[in-house]
Amino acid sequence: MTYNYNYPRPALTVDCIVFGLDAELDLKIMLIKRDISPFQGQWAIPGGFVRMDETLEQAALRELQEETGIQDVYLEQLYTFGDLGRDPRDRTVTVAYYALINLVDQKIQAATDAREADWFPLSTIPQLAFDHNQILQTAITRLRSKIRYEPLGFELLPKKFTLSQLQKLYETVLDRPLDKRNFRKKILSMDLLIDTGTVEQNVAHRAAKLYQFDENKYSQLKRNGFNFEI
Amino acid sequence: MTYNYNYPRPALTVDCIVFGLDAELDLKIMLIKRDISPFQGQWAIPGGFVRMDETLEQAALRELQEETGIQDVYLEQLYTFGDLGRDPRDRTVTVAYYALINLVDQKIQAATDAREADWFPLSTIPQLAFDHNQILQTAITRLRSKIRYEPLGFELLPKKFTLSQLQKLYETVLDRPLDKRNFRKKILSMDLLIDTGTVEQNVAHRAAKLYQFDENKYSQLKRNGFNFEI
DNA sequence: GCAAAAGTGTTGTTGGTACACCCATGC
DNA sequence: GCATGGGTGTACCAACAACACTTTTGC
Repeated sequence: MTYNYNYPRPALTVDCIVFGLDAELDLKIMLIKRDISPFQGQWAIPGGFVRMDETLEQAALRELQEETGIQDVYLEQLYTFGDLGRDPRDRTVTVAYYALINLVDQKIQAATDAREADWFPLSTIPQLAFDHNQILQTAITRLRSKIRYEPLGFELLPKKFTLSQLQKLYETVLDRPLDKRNFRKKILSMDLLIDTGTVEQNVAHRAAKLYQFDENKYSQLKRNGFNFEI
Repeated sequence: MTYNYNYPRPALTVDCIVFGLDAELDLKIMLIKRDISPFQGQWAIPGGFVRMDETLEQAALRELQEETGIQDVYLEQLYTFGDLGRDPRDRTVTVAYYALINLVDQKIQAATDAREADWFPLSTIPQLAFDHNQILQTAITRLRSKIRYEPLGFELLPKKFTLSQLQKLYETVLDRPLDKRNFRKKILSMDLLIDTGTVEQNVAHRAAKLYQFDENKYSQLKRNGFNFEI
Protein backbone atom coordinates (compact mmCIF):
# COMPACT_ATOMS: atom_id res chain seq x y z
CA MET A 1 0.00 0.00 0.00
CA THR A 2 1.03 3.61 -0.34
CA TYR A 3 1.71 5.98 2.48
CA ASN A 4 -1.26 8.03 3.48
CA TYR A 5 -1.20 10.04 6.63
CA ASN A 6 -4.87 10.92 6.81
CA TYR A 7 -6.17 7.63 8.09
CA PRO A 8 -7.30 7.58 11.72
CA ARG A 9 -4.54 6.49 14.06
CA PRO A 10 -4.65 4.19 17.05
CA ALA A 11 -3.62 5.77 20.33
CA LEU A 12 -0.13 4.73 21.37
CA THR A 13 0.91 4.15 24.97
CA VAL A 14 3.78 2.58 26.86
CA ASP A 15 3.22 0.43 29.94
CA CYS A 16 5.80 -0.92 32.28
CA ILE A 17 6.03 -3.94 34.54
CA VAL A 18 8.35 -2.93 37.39
CA PHE A 19 9.91 -5.89 39.19
CA GLY A 20 11.37 -5.03 42.57
CA LEU A 21 13.24 -7.29 44.98
CA ASP A 22 12.75 -6.40 48.63
CA ALA A 23 14.97 -6.97 51.65
CA GLU A 24 13.47 -10.43 52.22
CA LEU A 25 14.28 -11.34 48.60
CA ASP A 26 10.61 -11.41 47.70
CA LEU A 27 9.86 -10.46 44.13
CA LYS A 28 7.16 -7.82 43.80
CA ILE A 29 5.67 -5.62 41.13
CA MET A 30 4.48 -2.08 41.42
CA LEU A 31 0.83 -1.31 40.77
CA ILE A 32 -1.02 1.99 40.69
CA LYS A 33 -4.64 2.49 41.56
CA ARG A 34 -6.47 4.18 38.72
CA ASP A 35 -8.28 7.35 39.76
CA ILE A 36 -10.20 7.83 36.54
CA SER A 37 -12.38 5.86 34.19
CA PRO A 38 -12.12 3.34 32.64
CA PHE A 39 -11.26 0.78 35.29
CA GLN A 40 -11.50 3.49 37.94
CA GLY A 41 -10.41 2.18 41.32
CA GLN A 42 -8.73 -0.87 39.81
CA TRP A 43 -5.03 -1.55 39.96
CA ALA A 44 -2.92 -1.14 36.84
CA ILE A 45 0.73 -1.09 35.84
CA PRO A 46 2.30 2.34 35.31
CA GLY A 47 2.13 3.79 31.81
CA GLY A 48 0.81 6.52 29.60
CA PHE A 49 0.78 8.13 26.20
CA VAL A 50 3.79 8.40 23.94
CA ARG A 51 4.51 12.00 23.06
CA MET A 52 5.50 13.11 19.59
CA ASP A 53 8.96 14.26 20.63
CA GLU A 54 10.20 11.27 22.61
CA THR A 55 11.26 7.75 21.75
CA LEU A 56 9.39 4.77 23.16
CA GLU A 57 12.07 4.12 25.74
CA GLN A 58 12.10 7.78 26.76
CA ALA A 59 8.35 7.64 27.20
CA ALA A 60 8.62 4.56 29.43
CA LEU A 61 11.34 6.19 31.54
CA ARG A 62 9.36 9.42 31.82
CA GLU A 63 6.21 7.63 32.94
CA LEU A 64 8.16 5.66 35.50
CA GLN A 65 9.69 8.84 36.85
CA GLU A 66 6.36 10.68 36.95
CA GLU A 67 4.27 7.90 38.44
CA THR A 68 6.71 6.16 40.74
CA GLY A 69 9.79 8.35 41.11
CA ILE A 70 11.96 5.54 39.76
CA GLN A 71 15.11 6.54 37.94
CA ASP A 72 18.26 4.85 36.68
CA VAL A 73 16.64 1.52 36.13
CA TYR A 74 17.27 -1.48 33.93
CA LEU A 75 14.62 -1.28 31.21
CA GLU A 76 13.89 -3.58 28.31
CA GLN A 77 11.17 -3.72 25.71
CA LEU A 78 8.85 -6.67 26.28
CA TYR A 79 6.15 -6.92 23.64
CA THR A 80 3.59 -4.76 21.86
CA PHE A 81 -0.07 -5.45 22.57
CA GLY A 82 -2.65 -4.29 20.08
CA ASP A 83 -5.81 -6.37 20.39
CA LEU A 84 -8.98 -4.59 19.47
CA GLY A 85 -10.89 -4.68 22.74
CA ARG A 86 -8.06 -3.93 25.13
CA ASP A 87 -9.12 -0.32 25.77
CA PRO A 88 -12.91 0.02 25.93
CA ARG A 89 -12.96 3.62 24.75
CA ASP A 90 -10.57 3.79 21.85
CA ARG A 91 -8.24 1.70 19.76
CA THR A 92 -5.07 1.74 21.80
CA VAL A 93 -1.81 -0.03 21.11
CA THR A 94 0.70 -0.29 23.93
CA VAL A 95 4.40 -1.00 23.83
CA ALA A 96 5.16 -2.86 27.05
CA TYR A 97 8.49 -2.68 28.86
CA TYR A 98 9.76 -4.30 31.99
CA ALA A 99 12.09 -2.81 34.58
CA LEU A 100 14.25 -4.41 37.27
CA ILE A 101 15.24 -2.66 40.49
CA ASN A 102 16.30 -3.35 44.03
CA LEU A 103 14.03 -1.93 46.68
CA VAL A 104 16.71 -1.61 49.37
CA ASP A 105 19.19 0.33 47.27
CA GLN A 106 16.61 2.63 45.76
CA LYS A 107 14.12 3.24 48.55
CA ILE A 108 11.29 3.83 46.12
CA GLN A 109 8.41 5.72 47.55
CA ALA A 110 5.45 4.04 45.99
CA ALA A 111 3.24 7.11 45.66
CA THR A 112 4.78 10.35 44.47
CA ASP A 113 1.97 12.24 42.82
CA ALA A 114 -0.70 11.59 45.43
CA ARG A 115 -2.04 8.54 43.66
CA GLU A 116 -2.16 5.30 45.49
CA ALA A 117 0.58 2.90 44.51
CA ASP A 118 2.03 -0.17 46.12
CA TRP A 119 4.26 -3.20 45.74
CA PHE A 120 2.49 -6.55 45.32
CA PRO A 121 4.05 -9.98 45.70
CA LEU A 122 3.52 -12.07 42.58
CA SER A 123 1.32 -14.45 44.54
CA THR A 124 -1.29 -11.80 45.36
CA ILE A 125 -1.81 -9.86 42.16
CA PRO A 126 -5.41 -8.65 41.89
CA GLN A 127 -7.39 -8.39 38.72
CA LEU A 128 -5.81 -5.54 36.78
CA ALA A 129 -7.15 -2.91 34.40
CA PHE A 130 -7.06 -3.41 30.63
CA ASP A 131 -5.04 -6.47 29.57
CA HIS A 132 -2.43 -5.82 32.23
CA ASN A 133 -2.67 -9.30 33.73
CA GLN A 134 -1.71 -10.67 30.33
CA ILE A 135 1.19 -8.23 30.06
CA LEU A 136 2.37 -9.27 33.51
CA GLN A 137 2.21 -12.92 32.55
CA THR A 138 4.29 -12.22 29.47
CA ALA A 139 6.83 -10.34 31.58
CA ILE A 140 7.14 -13.13 34.14
CA THR A 141 7.68 -15.66 31.39
CA ARG A 142 10.31 -13.45 29.78
CA LEU A 143 12.13 -12.80 33.03
CA ARG A 144 12.10 -16.48 33.91
CA SER A 145 13.65 -17.56 30.65
CA LYS A 146 16.01 -14.65 30.17
CA ILE A 147 17.53 -14.73 33.64
CA ARG A 148 19.04 -18.08 32.74
CA TYR A 149 21.19 -16.78 29.92
CA GLU A 150 21.64 -13.08 30.70
CA PRO A 151 22.90 -11.67 33.98
CA LEU A 152 19.60 -9.98 34.81
CA GLY A 153 19.67 -11.15 38.39
CA PHE A 154 22.24 -8.58 39.39
CA GLU A 155 19.83 -5.78 38.42
CA LEU A 156 17.46 -7.02 41.10
CA LEU A 157 19.99 -7.46 43.89
CA PRO A 158 21.79 -4.72 45.80
CA LYS A 159 25.20 -3.83 44.39
CA LYS A 160 26.89 -5.98 47.01
CA PHE A 161 25.26 -9.32 47.71
CA THR A 162 26.00 -12.74 49.14
CA LEU A 163 25.99 -15.98 47.21
CA SER A 164 23.02 -17.17 49.23
CA GLN A 165 21.05 -14.11 48.22
CA LEU A 166 21.91 -14.71 44.58
CA GLN A 167 20.88 -18.34 44.87
CA LYS A 168 17.63 -17.51 46.61
CA LEU A 169 16.79 -14.99 43.89
CA TYR A 170 17.32 -17.62 41.22
CA GLU A 171 15.22 -20.05 43.18
CA THR A 172 12.44 -17.46 43.42
CA VAL A 173 12.44 -16.56 39.76
CA LEU A 174 12.94 -20.06 38.42
CA ASP A 175 10.55 -21.46 41.03
CA ARG A 176 12.65 -24.50 41.91
CA PRO A 177 15.34 -25.32 44.46
CA LEU A 178 18.99 -25.29 43.45
CA ASP A 179 21.85 -27.24 45.00
CA LYS A 180 24.04 -24.93 47.07
CA ARG A 181 27.41 -26.43 46.20
CA ASN A 182 26.68 -26.82 42.52
CA PHE A 183 25.29 -23.31 42.29
CA ARG A 184 28.38 -21.79 43.90
CA LYS A 185 30.72 -23.86 41.79
CA LYS A 186 28.97 -22.78 38.59
CA ILE A 187 28.76 -19.09 39.46
CA LEU A 188 32.29 -18.77 40.78
CA SER A 189 33.75 -20.71 37.85
CA MET A 190 32.54 -17.97 35.50
CA ASP A 191 34.87 -15.64 37.37
CA LEU A 192 32.48 -12.71 37.05
CA LEU A 193 32.02 -11.96 40.75
CA ILE A 194 34.41 -9.64 42.56
CA ASP A 195 35.06 -10.49 46.19
CA THR A 196 34.62 -7.11 47.86
CA GLY A 197 36.59 -8.19 50.90
CA THR A 198 33.65 -7.23 53.12
CA VAL A 199 31.02 -9.34 54.84
CA GLU A 200 27.39 -8.78 55.73
CA GLN A 201 26.73 -7.09 59.06
CA ASN A 202 24.45 -7.72 62.05
CA VAL A 203 23.60 -11.30 61.37
CA ALA A 204 23.15 -13.87 64.11
CA HIS A 205 25.40 -16.42 62.44
CA ARG A 206 28.56 -16.62 60.40
CA ALA A 207 28.69 -13.53 58.17
CA ALA A 208 28.71 -14.21 54.44
CA LYS A 209 31.14 -12.64 51.98
CA LEU A 210 29.80 -9.80 49.84
CA TYR A 211 30.35 -9.95 46.09
CA GLN A 212 29.87 -7.54 43.22
CA PHE A 213 29.09 -8.37 39.59
CA ASP A 214 31.95 -7.46 37.26
CA GLU A 215 30.08 -5.73 34.45
CA ASN A 216 33.19 -4.65 32.57
CA LYS A 217 34.57 -8.14 32.47
CA TYR A 218 31.20 -9.50 31.43
CA SER A 219 30.75 -7.17 28.47
CA GLN A 220 34.30 -7.94 27.36
CA LEU A 221 33.73 -11.70 27.58
CA LYS A 222 30.40 -11.32 25.82
CA ARG A 223 32.07 -9.60 22.87
CA ASN A 224 34.33 -12.62 22.57
CA GLY A 225 31.39 -14.99 22.36
CA PHE A 226 31.07 -15.94 26.02
CA ASN A 227 27.61 -17.04 27.10
CA PHE A 228 26.39 -16.48 30.62
CA GLU A 229 24.33 -19.43 31.78
CA ILE A 230 22.83 -20.76 34.97
CA MET B 1 -0.56 10.80 33.84
CA THR B 2 -4.24 10.73 33.02
CA TYR B 3 -5.76 9.47 29.83
CA ASN B 4 -6.33 12.16 27.25
CA TYR B 5 -7.23 11.26 23.74
CA ASN B 6 -6.71 14.61 22.14
CA TYR B 7 -2.95 14.61 21.97
CA PRO B 8 -1.44 14.17 18.51
CA ARG B 9 -0.71 10.54 17.76
CA PRO B 10 2.27 8.95 16.07
CA ALA B 11 1.48 7.05 12.90
CA LEU B 12 1.52 3.29 13.46
CA THR B 13 2.75 0.79 10.90
CA VAL B 14 3.72 -2.85 10.75
CA ASP B 15 6.75 -4.04 8.78
CA CYS B 16 7.75 -7.58 8.08
CA ILE B 17 11.03 -9.32 7.41
CA VAL B 18 10.19 -12.33 5.24
CA PHE B 19 12.83 -15.05 5.34
CA GLY B 20 12.56 -17.55 2.54
CA LEU B 21 14.64 -20.65 1.91
CA ASP B 22 15.08 -21.52 -1.76
CA ALA B 23 15.70 -24.84 -3.48
CA GLU B 24 19.47 -24.46 -3.03
CA LEU B 25 18.93 -23.90 0.72
CA ASP B 26 20.02 -20.29 0.42
CA LEU B 27 18.36 -17.98 2.91
CA LYS B 28 16.83 -14.89 1.32
CA ILE B 29 14.61 -12.02 2.30
CA MET B 30 11.93 -10.34 0.28
CA LEU B 31 12.33 -6.67 -0.60
CA ILE B 32 10.00 -4.31 -2.41
CA LYS B 33 11.06 -1.34 -4.46
CA ARG B 34 9.35 1.80 -3.24
CA ASP B 35 7.45 3.65 -5.94
CA ILE B 36 6.71 6.77 -3.93
CA SER B 37 8.51 9.26 -1.76
CA PRO B 38 10.22 9.12 0.69
CA PHE B 39 13.00 6.76 -0.32
CA GLN B 40 11.45 6.46 -3.77
CA GLY B 41 13.28 3.86 -5.86
CA GLN B 42 14.94 2.33 -2.80
CA TRP B 43 14.33 -1.18 -1.53
CA ALA B 44 12.30 -1.71 1.62
CA ILE B 45 10.71 -4.53 3.55
CA PRO B 46 6.95 -5.01 3.10
CA GLY B 47 4.69 -3.13 5.48
CA GLY B 48 2.05 -0.47 5.91
CA PHE B 49 -0.38 1.23 8.19
CA VAL B 50 -2.33 -0.46 10.92
CA ARG B 51 -6.06 0.00 10.44
CA MET B 52 -8.39 0.74 13.30
CA ASP B 53 -10.31 -2.52 12.95
CA GLU B 54 -7.49 -5.05 12.81
CA THR B 55 -4.96 -6.36 15.30
CA LEU B 56 -1.24 -5.89 14.73
CA GLU B 57 -0.82 -9.45 13.57
CA GLN B 58 -3.79 -9.15 11.22
CA ALA B 59 -2.25 -5.99 9.79
CA ALA B 60 1.05 -7.77 9.18
CA LEU B 61 -0.69 -10.70 7.51
CA ARG B 62 -2.82 -8.39 5.36
CA GLU B 63 0.20 -6.41 4.19
CA LEU B 64 2.05 -9.60 3.35
CA GLN B 65 -0.92 -10.83 1.36
CA GLU B 66 -1.36 -7.53 -0.47
CA GLU B 67 2.26 -6.86 -1.26
CA THR B 68 3.66 -10.32 -1.84
CA GLY B 69 0.75 -12.75 -2.12
CA ILE B 70 2.12 -14.72 0.83
CA GLN B 71 -0.42 -16.59 2.95
CA ASP B 72 -0.36 -19.23 5.67
CA VAL B 73 2.99 -18.25 7.01
CA TYR B 74 4.79 -18.55 10.33
CA LEU B 75 4.72 -15.05 11.79
CA GLU B 76 6.17 -13.71 15.00
CA GLN B 77 6.46 -10.27 16.51
CA LEU B 78 10.06 -9.05 16.50
CA TYR B 79 10.40 -5.63 18.09
CA THR B 80 8.84 -2.19 17.98
CA PHE B 81 10.91 0.64 16.55
CA GLY B 82 10.04 4.21 17.45
CA ASP B 83 13.07 6.44 17.08
CA LEU B 84 12.29 10.01 16.22
CA GLY B 85 14.01 10.35 12.87
CA ARG B 86 13.06 7.04 11.34
CA ASP B 87 10.43 8.48 9.02
CA PRO B 88 11.46 11.86 7.60
CA ARG B 89 7.91 13.12 7.17
CA ASP B 90 6.09 12.21 10.33
CA ARG B 91 6.50 10.55 13.67
CA THR B 92 6.01 6.90 12.82
CA VAL B 93 6.27 3.91 15.11
CA THR B 94 6.47 0.49 13.52
CA VAL B 95 5.80 -2.92 15.01
CA ALA B 96 8.15 -5.27 13.19
CA TYR B 97 7.40 -8.94 12.55
CA TYR B 98 9.31 -11.69 10.87
CA ALA B 99 7.96 -14.49 8.74
CA LEU B 100 9.44 -17.81 7.69
CA ILE B 101 8.49 -19.64 4.52
CA ASN B 102 9.78 -22.17 2.07
CA LEU B 103 10.09 -20.94 -1.50
CA VAL B 104 9.69 -24.33 -3.14
CA ASP B 105 6.46 -25.28 -1.37
CA GLN B 106 4.85 -21.90 -1.76
CA LYS B 107 6.04 -20.70 -5.16
CA ILE B 108 5.74 -17.08 -4.15
CA GLN B 109 5.49 -14.72 -7.03
CA ALA B 110 7.50 -11.77 -5.90
CA ALA B 111 5.46 -9.05 -7.51
CA THR B 112 1.68 -9.27 -7.33
CA ASP B 113 0.47 -5.71 -7.52
CA ALA B 114 2.77 -4.52 -10.31
CA ARG B 115 5.40 -3.24 -7.93
CA GLU B 116 8.90 -4.54 -8.24
CA ALA B 117 9.79 -7.07 -5.60
CA ASP B 118 12.51 -9.67 -5.31
CA TRP B 119 14.33 -12.12 -3.10
CA PHE B 120 17.78 -11.07 -1.91
CA PRO B 121 20.40 -13.34 -0.38
CA LEU B 122 21.52 -12.03 2.99
CA SER B 123 24.98 -11.37 1.59
CA THR B 124 23.77 -8.84 -0.96
CA ILE B 125 21.27 -6.67 0.88
CA PRO B 126 21.34 -3.10 -0.47
CA GLN B 127 20.86 0.02 1.58
CA LEU B 128 17.20 -0.01 2.57
CA ALA B 129 14.59 2.69 3.18
CA PHE B 130 13.90 4.02 6.69
CA ASP B 131 15.64 2.02 9.43
CA HIS B 132 14.93 -1.24 7.63
CA ASN B 133 18.57 -2.35 7.70
CA GLN B 134 18.45 -2.13 11.46
CA ILE B 135 15.20 -4.08 11.58
CA LEU B 136 16.74 -6.74 9.37
CA GLN B 137 19.77 -6.97 11.61
CA THR B 138 17.52 -7.44 14.62
CA ALA B 139 15.59 -10.15 12.79
CA ILE B 140 18.73 -12.04 11.80
CA THR B 141 19.99 -11.95 15.37
CA ARG B 142 16.63 -13.16 16.67
CA LEU B 143 16.38 -15.97 14.12
CA ARG B 144 19.94 -17.08 14.84
CA SER B 145 19.40 -17.34 18.57
CA LYS B 146 15.84 -18.65 18.50
CA ILE B 147 16.42 -21.42 15.98
CA ARG B 148 18.62 -23.10 18.56
CA TYR B 149 15.89 -23.58 21.13
CA GLU B 150 12.66 -23.53 19.11
CA PRO B 151 11.95 -25.69 16.08
CA LEU B 152 11.82 -22.74 13.68
CA GLY B 153 13.91 -24.50 11.09
CA PHE B 154 11.02 -26.66 9.96
CA GLU B 155 9.07 -23.54 8.95
CA LEU B 156 11.78 -22.77 6.41
CA LEU B 157 12.11 -26.25 4.95
CA PRO B 158 9.61 -28.05 2.73
CA LYS B 159 7.23 -30.33 4.62
CA LYS B 160 9.33 -33.33 3.73
CA PHE B 161 13.06 -32.88 3.96
CA THR B 162 16.27 -34.83 4.33
CA LEU B 163 18.58 -34.71 7.31
CA SER B 164 21.27 -33.15 5.15
CA GLN B 165 18.93 -30.33 4.21
CA LEU B 166 18.12 -29.73 7.84
CA GLN B 167 21.78 -29.70 8.76
CA LYS B 168 22.68 -27.35 5.92
CA LEU B 169 19.93 -24.97 7.02
CA TYR B 170 21.29 -24.91 10.54
CA GLU B 171 24.78 -24.33 9.20
CA THR B 172 23.51 -21.43 7.11
CA VAL B 173 21.61 -19.75 9.92
CA LEU B 174 24.17 -20.38 12.64
CA ASP B 175 27.01 -19.62 10.23
CA ARG B 176 29.23 -22.48 11.33
CA PRO B 177 29.82 -26.08 10.24
CA LEU B 178 28.21 -28.93 12.21
CA ASP B 179 29.41 -32.50 12.51
CA LYS B 180 27.22 -34.81 10.45
CA ARG B 181 27.13 -37.77 12.81
CA ASN B 182 26.63 -35.71 15.93
CA PHE B 183 23.92 -33.64 14.29
CA ARG B 184 21.97 -36.72 13.24
CA LYS B 185 22.41 -38.37 16.61
CA LYS B 186 21.09 -35.30 18.39
CA ILE B 187 18.13 -34.69 16.10
CA LEU B 188 17.03 -38.30 15.91
CA SER B 189 17.39 -38.79 19.66
CA MET B 190 14.67 -36.18 20.22
CA ASP B 191 12.36 -38.53 18.35
CA LEU B 192 10.46 -35.67 16.73
CA LEU B 193 11.03 -36.61 13.10
CA ILE B 194 8.68 -38.97 11.32
CA ASP B 195 10.28 -41.20 8.73
CA THR B 196 7.89 -40.77 5.79
CA GLY B 197 9.07 -43.98 4.17
CA THR B 198 9.86 -42.07 0.99
CA VAL B 199 13.16 -40.87 -0.46
CA GLU B 200 14.19 -37.90 -2.52
CA GLN B 201 13.89 -38.30 -6.31
CA ASN B 202 16.09 -37.63 -9.30
CA VAL B 203 19.41 -37.35 -7.53
CA ALA B 204 22.64 -38.66 -8.99
CA HIS B 205 23.62 -40.51 -5.85
CA ARG B 206 22.07 -42.55 -3.07
CA ALA B 207 18.64 -41.08 -2.36
CA ALA B 208 18.16 -39.71 1.15
CA LYS B 209 15.21 -40.52 3.39
CA LEU B 210 12.54 -37.88 3.70
CA TYR B 211 11.40 -36.86 7.17
CA GLN B 212 8.57 -34.77 8.54
CA PHE B 213 8.51 -32.78 11.76
CA ASP B 214 6.03 -34.18 14.28
CA GLU B 215 4.30 -31.00 15.46
CA ASN B 216 1.73 -32.78 17.59
CA LYS B 217 4.33 -34.70 19.49
CA TYR B 218 6.41 -31.57 19.92
CA SER B 219 3.63 -29.47 21.42
CA GLN B 220 2.77 -32.34 23.74
CA LEU B 221 6.36 -32.72 24.89
CA LYS B 222 6.65 -28.96 25.25
CA ARG B 223 3.68 -28.88 27.62
CA ASN B 224 5.52 -31.42 29.76
CA GLY B 225 8.61 -29.22 30.03
CA PHE B 226 10.62 -30.62 27.14
CA ASN B 227 13.10 -28.20 25.59
CA PHE B 228 14.05 -28.42 21.95
CA GLU B 229 17.71 -27.66 21.53
CA ILE B 230 20.37 -27.95 18.86
C1' DG C 1 26.82 -24.31 74.08
C1' DC C 2 23.42 -23.86 70.77
C1' DA C 3 21.03 -22.05 66.85
C1' DA C 4 21.60 -20.53 62.16
C1' DA C 5 23.53 -19.98 58.05
C1' DA C 6 28.31 -20.11 55.52
C1' DG C 7 31.36 -22.64 53.28
C1' DT C 8 33.57 -26.64 51.06
C1' DG C 9 34.97 -31.89 47.48
C1' DT C 10 34.21 -36.16 45.51
C1' DT C 11 32.00 -39.49 42.71
C1' DG C 12 28.94 -41.31 39.21
C1' DT C 13 26.48 -40.28 35.20
C1' DT C 14 25.33 -37.94 31.12
C1' DG C 15 25.90 -35.54 27.15
C1' DG C 16 29.19 -33.31 23.85
C1' DT C 17 32.89 -33.67 20.67
C1' DA C 18 36.06 -35.62 17.53
C1' DC C 19 36.73 -38.59 14.01
C1' DA C 20 36.69 -42.26 8.99
C1' DC C 21 34.78 -45.55 6.29
C1' DC C 22 31.32 -48.24 3.55
C1' DC C 23 26.84 -47.86 0.94
C1' DA C 24 23.55 -46.87 -2.69
C1' DT C 25 22.55 -44.64 -6.88
C1' DG C 26 22.87 -42.37 -11.57
C1' DC C 27 25.54 -41.65 -15.19
C1' DG D 1 33.62 -47.88 -12.49
C1' DC D 2 33.45 -43.54 -10.71
C1' DA D 3 31.56 -39.52 -8.72
C1' DT D 4 28.34 -37.93 -5.32
C1' DG D 5 26.30 -37.54 -1.23
C1' DG D 6 23.88 -40.97 2.43
C1' DG D 7 24.42 -43.29 6.34
C1' DT D 8 26.64 -45.26 10.53
C1' DG D 9 29.69 -46.19 15.90
C1' DT D 10 33.13 -45.52 19.34
C1' DA D 11 36.18 -43.47 22.60
C1' DC D 12 37.44 -39.51 25.22
C1' DC D 13 36.40 -35.66 27.95
C1' DA D 14 33.78 -32.00 30.18
C1' DA D 15 29.90 -30.61 32.55
C1' DC D 16 26.05 -31.77 35.61
C1' DA D 17 23.81 -33.95 39.59
C1' DA D 18 23.71 -35.92 43.99
C1' DC D 19 25.14 -35.68 48.42
C1' DA D 20 26.94 -34.31 54.33
C1' DC D 21 29.78 -32.31 57.34
C1' DT D 22 32.67 -28.57 59.53
C1' DT D 23 33.11 -23.53 60.48
C1' DT D 24 31.91 -19.10 62.15
C1' DT D 25 29.20 -15.95 64.62
C1' DG D 26 25.68 -13.87 67.87
C1' DC D 27 23.12 -14.70 71.59
